[in-house]
Amino acid sequence: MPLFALVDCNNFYVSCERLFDPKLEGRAVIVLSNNDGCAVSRSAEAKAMGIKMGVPLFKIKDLVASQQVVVRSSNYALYGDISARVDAALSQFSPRIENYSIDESFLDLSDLPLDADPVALGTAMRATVLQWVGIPTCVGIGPTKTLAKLANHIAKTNPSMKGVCHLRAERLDAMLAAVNVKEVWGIGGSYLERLNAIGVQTALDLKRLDPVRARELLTVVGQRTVQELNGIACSDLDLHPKPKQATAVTRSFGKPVTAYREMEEAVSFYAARAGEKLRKARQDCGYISVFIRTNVFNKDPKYSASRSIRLPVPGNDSRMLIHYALHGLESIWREGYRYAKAGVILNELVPEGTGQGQLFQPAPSGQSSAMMQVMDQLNKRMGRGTVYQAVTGIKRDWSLRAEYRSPHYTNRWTDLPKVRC
DNA sequence: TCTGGGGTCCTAGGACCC
DNA sequence: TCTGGGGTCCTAGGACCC
Repeated sequence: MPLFALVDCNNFYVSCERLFDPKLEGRAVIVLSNNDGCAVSRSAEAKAMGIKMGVPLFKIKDLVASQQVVVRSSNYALYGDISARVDAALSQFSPRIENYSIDESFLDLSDLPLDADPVALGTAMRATVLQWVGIPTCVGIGPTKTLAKLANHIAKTNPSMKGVCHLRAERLDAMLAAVNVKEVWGIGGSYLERLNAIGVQTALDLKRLDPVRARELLTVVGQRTVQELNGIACSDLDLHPKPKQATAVTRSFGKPVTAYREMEEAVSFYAARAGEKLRKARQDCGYISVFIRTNVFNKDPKYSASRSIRLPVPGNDSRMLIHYALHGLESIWREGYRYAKAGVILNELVPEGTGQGQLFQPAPSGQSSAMMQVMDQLNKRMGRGTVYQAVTGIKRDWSLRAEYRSPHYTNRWTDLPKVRC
């Protein structure tokens, strides 16, 4: 019998911040998205105050001040390190483990002996991660990934379950009847509307929906979800993730950009950063897109445009990426707008050096990659941004805000926590 | 004043082929 | 008035996820 566990870290970013700053324990804490825009992780105390997922900081400013909510900018280097430690701890329990996202992992428990108690196992997982890494988790267990996800949600929202929920067949329908269909993995806002329109309100309603109907309404994706709710596994663990198909570097600006010169800097900077990511993954790209857009929320005049360009030869040299990104930018730039965001997206990624060039095009020169290697190594050793192309700018007025950043506890010597004893 | 970033998968529709 | 059928490939856009 197939059996999956989903281990999900509780308000992960907040828990990471607490790990190195125990004073935050028991207090309302939120972690903000890039650019200090929205609350993307909230402690239980912050949730209890009514702070919603994704709410912009400026809308809760008064609450934050009056209730002394602790605010942190996001620190992804820290969270990535802690995530790796959680996975290392979990790998004790099954050799088949899928690191699904920064704060969630699926484990295959199919080989569990028949007399073993899945709930006891889940409890042991929680205890191990808490003791070894210091991060609280919840564990959901079920015969498909969709049911394991749902079990996790039930464990998180019912304190009486002590953080572990196993959806066994006898109790399945009764438990699904108590869960809103919007909590099911794969049901977002648009699908929810369509389902509500035909009277599907709970996870149980969705389980009982005719799969053909589900397909008409929600494409093959929804049909699979219905089958998974019925215990038919449509998706196995992804143990060997395929190389990425696309990579992107996009940012909102710290303040609006109106000058072409500044936009050139930003786009060059993103293209260079995208090139670094590509070289790290030992990939080339064949297709580059650049986009710019004005603020979608305020009353500024709207403009949004993108341009995609096929590269003559797939590659990952930052100078080449900058060249084509700027070429694209030139063709979409309109004077007179207040731009809020821009980005560079690389598509058609292939292993480095294997891309098919065009006839009569010279092969990329070896010098190019040697130069990029030197740059990457310097930046790795001395810190990101030590050397860069001049076109990516020196002042960078447009760059991100991060006013509440915690120290780089795990990856900067000067920021290591100090212990007195 | 201030509203994230980075991915995947699926489908529709156009271009093109025989 | 009538104007094939079936296939592939590509891209844009919509939907979802964390």
